[in-house]
Amino acid sequence: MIYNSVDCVIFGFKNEKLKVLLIKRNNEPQKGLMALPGDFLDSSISIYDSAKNTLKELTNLENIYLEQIRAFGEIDRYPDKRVITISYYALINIEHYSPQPGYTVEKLEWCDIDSLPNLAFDHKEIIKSAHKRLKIRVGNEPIGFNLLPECFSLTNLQKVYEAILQIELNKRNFRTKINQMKLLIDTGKKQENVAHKPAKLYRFDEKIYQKLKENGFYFNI
Amino acid sequence: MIYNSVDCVIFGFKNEKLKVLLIKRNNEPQKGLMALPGDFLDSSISIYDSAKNTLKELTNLENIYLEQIRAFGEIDRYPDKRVITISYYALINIEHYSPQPGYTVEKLEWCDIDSLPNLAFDHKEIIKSAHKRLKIRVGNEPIGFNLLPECFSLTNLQKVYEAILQIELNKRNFRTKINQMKLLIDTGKKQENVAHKPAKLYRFDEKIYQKLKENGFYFNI
DNA sequence: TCAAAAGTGTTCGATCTACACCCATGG
DNA sequence: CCATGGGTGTAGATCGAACACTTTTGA
Repeated sequence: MIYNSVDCVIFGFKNEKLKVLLIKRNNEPQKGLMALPGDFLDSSISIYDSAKNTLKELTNLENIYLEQIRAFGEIDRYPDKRVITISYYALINIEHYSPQPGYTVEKLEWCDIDSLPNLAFDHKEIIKSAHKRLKIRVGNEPIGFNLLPECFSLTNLQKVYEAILQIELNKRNFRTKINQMKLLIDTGKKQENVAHKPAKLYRFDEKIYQKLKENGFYFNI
Repeated sequence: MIYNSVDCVIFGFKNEKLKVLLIKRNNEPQKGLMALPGDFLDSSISIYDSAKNTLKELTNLENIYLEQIRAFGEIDRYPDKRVITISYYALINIEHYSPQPGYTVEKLEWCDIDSLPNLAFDHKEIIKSAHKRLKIRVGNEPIGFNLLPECFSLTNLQKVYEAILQIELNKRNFRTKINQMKLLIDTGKKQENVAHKPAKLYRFDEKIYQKLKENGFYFNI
């Protein structure tokens, strides 16, 4: 007998760091260990919908960027039973996140991507795979915005990229690159109550991206 | 009840074209249609080993480049039953391929990637995903060699890249790039019986690549 | 000597890097 | 007026695209 589960690597961005949402396991096996949110798969829903449901239950968020990583199917990845898990990663704006009833604060934790605790099963490997995929994707698709509030400064955006890619980027070149894409909309707003020149705030519009793409534009950072 | 299967997209390279190995379905459902080779998953073997077995049974090849694409889990992708398939793609040297007994020639076909016949289930979508992944991977990892004989010319290699990426590459720049990587070994051999200046033949050595990688080298075409 | 494909030299422009500088705000 | 981070100008280096050219073989 083979069981299928779906696990979600939920990425957030806070204090200039890339974070992953983990929950403390409430049941055996490996009760008490931190783990990825997920569920056994119901035969009546698609794997993608199952991942969406997990996300909705945990964060009350919908219409979230969600991409499958892959299936993890080592024989002994789960004790006693044969469980093949299909993992997804999601990018959310951490400010919009509001844990649903049943998920108490003690059970949930946003962990730094580079200082993860001990994790249940092969979940650390799954997170590493998710991060690797995110590194590639973020350079070729305009998805970094999903981790930010609707209005953000170019410095905010640069910090997101630096946190994901784990490298420093050159300010001048980053801004030149972003600006010449003509992808962002100047909201007219500025930062407030900052002890320096307030940054302009921008927003990303999916429609503009789609239009640019039709004209052969290829996002690339 | 959910069933799991494993399918393989086996890529080969012939007549300067990228090919996929397909078999004619022998059983219902969708008997007679062309499909990807694959099998239902046995609960006692890992998904990766299952893909390796499929490859071995069909081609008698081992130690082949094999990467998982992802799981395909729409509810209605397979008639009557709920079958989630986990798909892999492989790169083989088409000259080494020798179909095993039980797989008669009428049942097997190397199809051009850009003129596929009608396929069973969602197998066309799987092949598209495999090709997309290959396009990305081939630019960042030295895997193109797997499609070529042990000794090959730089033009051979360029044709492989052009077939995979479906674009033309500039000869001068391609060669400069490959040469400055210092990744290939000059075998000392040359083409024979060609009505033009014979090309030098090279081979790829995994060990050299590993050593370069340790020193921070990053393959990139 | 010709055709064909291998293989090389070199120019031009785009892009990346690095540094210097000005700007707007709160304290 | 100063500290701070936002935002820009620009010179020089590096890299990729494009083109023209030479080389070596079989016929």
